[in-house]
Amino acid sequence: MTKEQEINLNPNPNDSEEKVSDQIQIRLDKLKALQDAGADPFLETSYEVTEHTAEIVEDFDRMAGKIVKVAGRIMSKRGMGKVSFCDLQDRSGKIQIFTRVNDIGEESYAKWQEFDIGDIVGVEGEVFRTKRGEISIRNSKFTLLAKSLRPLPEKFHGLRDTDTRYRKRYLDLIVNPEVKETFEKRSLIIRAIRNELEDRNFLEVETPLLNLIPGGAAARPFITHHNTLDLDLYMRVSPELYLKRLIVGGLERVFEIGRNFRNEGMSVKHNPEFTMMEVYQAYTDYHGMMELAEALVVRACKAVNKGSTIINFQGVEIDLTPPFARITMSDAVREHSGLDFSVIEDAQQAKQLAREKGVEGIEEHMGVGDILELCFETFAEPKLIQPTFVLDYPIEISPLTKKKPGQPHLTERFELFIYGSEFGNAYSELNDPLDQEERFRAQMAKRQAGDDEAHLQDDDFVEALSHGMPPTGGLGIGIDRLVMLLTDNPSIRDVLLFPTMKPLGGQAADNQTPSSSAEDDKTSGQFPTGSQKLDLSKVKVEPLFADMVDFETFSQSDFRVVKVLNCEEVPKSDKLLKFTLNDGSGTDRIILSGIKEHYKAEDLIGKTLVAITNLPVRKMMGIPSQGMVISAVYEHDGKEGLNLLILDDNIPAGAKLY
RNA sequence: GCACCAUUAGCUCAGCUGGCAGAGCAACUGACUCUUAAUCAGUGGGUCCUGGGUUCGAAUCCCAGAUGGUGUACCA
Repeated sequence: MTKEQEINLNPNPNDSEEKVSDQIQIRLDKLKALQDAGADPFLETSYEVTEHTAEIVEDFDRMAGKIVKVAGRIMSKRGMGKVSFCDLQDRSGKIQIFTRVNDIGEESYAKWQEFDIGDIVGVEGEVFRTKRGEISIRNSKFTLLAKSLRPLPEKFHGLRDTDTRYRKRYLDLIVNPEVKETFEKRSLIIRAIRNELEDRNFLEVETPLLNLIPGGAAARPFITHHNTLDLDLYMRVSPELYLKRLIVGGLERVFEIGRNFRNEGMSVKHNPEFTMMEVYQAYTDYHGMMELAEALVVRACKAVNKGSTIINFQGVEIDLTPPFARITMSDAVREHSGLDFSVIEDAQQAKQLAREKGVEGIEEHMGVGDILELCFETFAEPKLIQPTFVLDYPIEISPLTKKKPGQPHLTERFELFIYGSEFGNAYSELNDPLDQEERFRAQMAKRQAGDDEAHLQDDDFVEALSHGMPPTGGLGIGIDRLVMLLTDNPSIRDVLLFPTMKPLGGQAADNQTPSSSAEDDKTSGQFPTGSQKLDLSKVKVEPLFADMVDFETFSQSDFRVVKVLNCEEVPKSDKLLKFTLNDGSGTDRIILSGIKEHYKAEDLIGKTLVAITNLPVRKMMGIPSQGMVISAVYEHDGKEGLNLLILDDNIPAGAKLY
């Protein structure tokens, strides 16, 4: 028993040798003494609490003179010899306990004085006010309900280290009162949203977290496995397609508040699991959803902001009084950058204008819609501090949304932006099954071209739509971000009780099987693009260059045939493959190329490729890349297509291309 | 991957140009019958993240690494 305690209480579990801090040892000794005296606190099973501390403090006039029983944790002690004070903290707050030897006798007083900061006690006594005016309880009887065996963090500064606060949230909750307040508000916010939806006669439903096809959002899923069925399942990335099936089923108004899982990066705004509210309402459209979004945000805000719709977030005043501003995406871009997409004719022109404005991240394969979105993110999004609905998204990035009548490249979709961040996303839901099937096919093409975030085709969903879905508006609101906004917390980790954390030390490796099978599963089926039948009517290529290059200049570009000696994925990179090449010179050439989405590394070993070898060395992920391997790129149905040039193996390494 | 910052007692943190490892809280002993970051006197508590190096001497300077944070990048 004692030995186990010592091991478990070891402050540093990595030390196999026992080394218990003196403070812990002293508390263990006190516990042992109590147990030996037949007063084991851990044998206590209940305590009849009559009042919470805050009720006593707030309603002192009524409580004064009454005998109450409170229970909680000792937070601080102030001994005065034959009298002592301590603060007792319960769920509602704190109250001072006044203990006097005259009231309880020498023996009891000595026991009471043995208690430590952190111990859980029940105290019975009269409510009164001390000479200095502090509302207190005169301790007449007490029970130790649990012994604390470790010292609490410091009483004045609290627990500061953010990492420890997230990992040991219980300590954070004990010593940092504002943390408890944040999570109380989180509960109120969710309750307010639920109440508003119930007032509007919505039905709360639950749909599967384990999906065969993770649909409804462009995101990479987590993979898990069902043993009995021997079946890989995916954690849902969105409940959207299930909720719309329920609209087909005639439920008319449904919502779900629950966790989504996305296997993507983490940031101050992103946690791998996060809480979404999704709502679907038949017989309305995205205009209806704007009104609903306003109502939900306002109700949540008032619930935690003393009824006001004006908040302060990170020192900036934000007015959540409806109606929120409304602007189309292209108007927003024009307003904040001067670029007018309504007069832009093709992707080439869009790219050129965007480049002139200094937009980064432009890729050749992008269409007009992609460029518009990029410009929006660059110029407009950070400026949208006050709540703003941004309307009419490009069709390329909205595969579940109705087209805008008369403007088939746009969709009836909006996102709500506040403080430069996305808070909600809503559509006039696409209910045309034939159109939906086409959109899925376009997404699958994108996926087969290597975009593992593209939507997956869900035939069962299309079948559901083909039974007829009424015109429907759908809205999703990120609960965590809303809580951040309404509680003035800058990080999503501050509004999640237990945010996802990297394990400490080297324990990560122990749990992980080194198998690459998951990796294999993910990439298989995406390759190669060459085996996919392309609809040539949907292929677009870059216009030919008008400017001529003289032969002298051309021949200075050293294109060589190379053999792939080795090819491997660059660790931690989403895109890069690292090639080790024989270029005929006798020295290995290392080239990095961002085509992991299109090819599996091991499939390329031994292939004969073309590389340009006299480009300046460029570091990617810290690895110098000596040139580029050459691919054919084109656009297919708005998505990037890419084929590495693979040559006949009979061509020798180092052969120059003219 | 890169850049910057951090890592010193259970907690919060000082520690300058290299010279005995420090404070407050917490703990322990004692005093104190109305304190409230109680006070007063005393005591104990350290792998200065790890490993190298420079030096007569390193918490401090140099190199490498670990962990965490913040920012940034992943580009035919």
